[in-house]
Amino acid sequence: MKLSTKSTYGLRAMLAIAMKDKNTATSINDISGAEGISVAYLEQLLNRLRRHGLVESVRGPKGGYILSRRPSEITVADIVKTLEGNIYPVHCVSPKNGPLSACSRGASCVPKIVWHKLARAISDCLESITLEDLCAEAIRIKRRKS
Amino acid sequence: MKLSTKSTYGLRAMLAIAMKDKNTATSINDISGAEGISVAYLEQLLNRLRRHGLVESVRGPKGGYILSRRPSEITVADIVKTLEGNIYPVHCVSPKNGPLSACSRGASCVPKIVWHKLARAISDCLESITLEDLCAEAIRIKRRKS
DNA sequence: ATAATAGTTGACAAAAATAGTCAGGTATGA
DNA sequence: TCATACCTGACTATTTTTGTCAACTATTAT
Ligand code: FES
Ligand code: FES
Repeated sequence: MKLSTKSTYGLRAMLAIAMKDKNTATSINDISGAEGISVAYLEQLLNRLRRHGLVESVRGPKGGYILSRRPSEITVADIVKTLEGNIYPVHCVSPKNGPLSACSRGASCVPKIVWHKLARAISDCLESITLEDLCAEAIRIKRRKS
Repeated sequence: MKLSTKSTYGLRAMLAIAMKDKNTATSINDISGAEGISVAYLEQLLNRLRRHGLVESVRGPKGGYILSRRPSEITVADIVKTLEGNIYPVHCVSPKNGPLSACSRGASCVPKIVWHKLARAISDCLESITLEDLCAEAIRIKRRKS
């Protein structure tokens, strides 16, 4: 029931990108320095986020990554789904397995009720938080310090 | 973000025990037959559940396991916590790490807000479902079939 | 042009967690 | 006293996680 570092690092990276002006790209090197995450690992993560359409890359000097949508249109669920592969606590309740019935014990599996509720709770929670929300919070904290 | 088989098997085992009369013990062999889970693995899981006080064991012939509390007093959260070790999606928000501040990036870590909300959502969901609820559902399904 | 910057890609590898297995032991009731 | 069934700890194979690395491509400033 643990989230991997991919998600926690990925969210931190996305927040770092979101905190900058919309038309200035943030390089992996900058993120690595600010967040203390290795360059090589960040490459892997941001590449994946790009292939899933969450960020766009700008190559060459002064290049880096920018969000491909507005911060208010990117949820934490988007990021976690991209980096973990999916968001489901047990494979049984993944939509790939059909609406309700594809897993080994069929539709009458009682525990499945639990896993469905849990999947919904997790999904609702992560979809309710956008990068915009987190940016706002980050600015609030920064202001409080000064 | 996956639950291990420990939890899914464990919940099925607990439900099997709960479905029987309060004073007839359910043996590992019975559960193994009914649920298709290996005896050796079930031993490991039920032992753990016993050490955490969720079930009691009855040794000797006609022995097995019984719930140590009423089904209405055992939540899915109890079972998952016992078998996974804890219920927190990232180690940062575990109570072991102090109220809010023990993880590496301190109290001002913005993503922490997300993980706290998520931990709460998961906890609320799993604590809201008891074995009694699942027994009731199992009986309802059984009745519908006949 | 070309050098410096920065993203792109795929393969590789160590370490940890998961999902079990197994052997030998102990308690209890018929 | 024997069959049943729990108890315990150690062990192992597999998979996932957490990265690293090398070689390549695109862009811009000079
Ligand atoms: S077997 Fe898939 S949820 Fe029960
Ligand atoms: S470092 Fe612990 S939540 Fe951010």
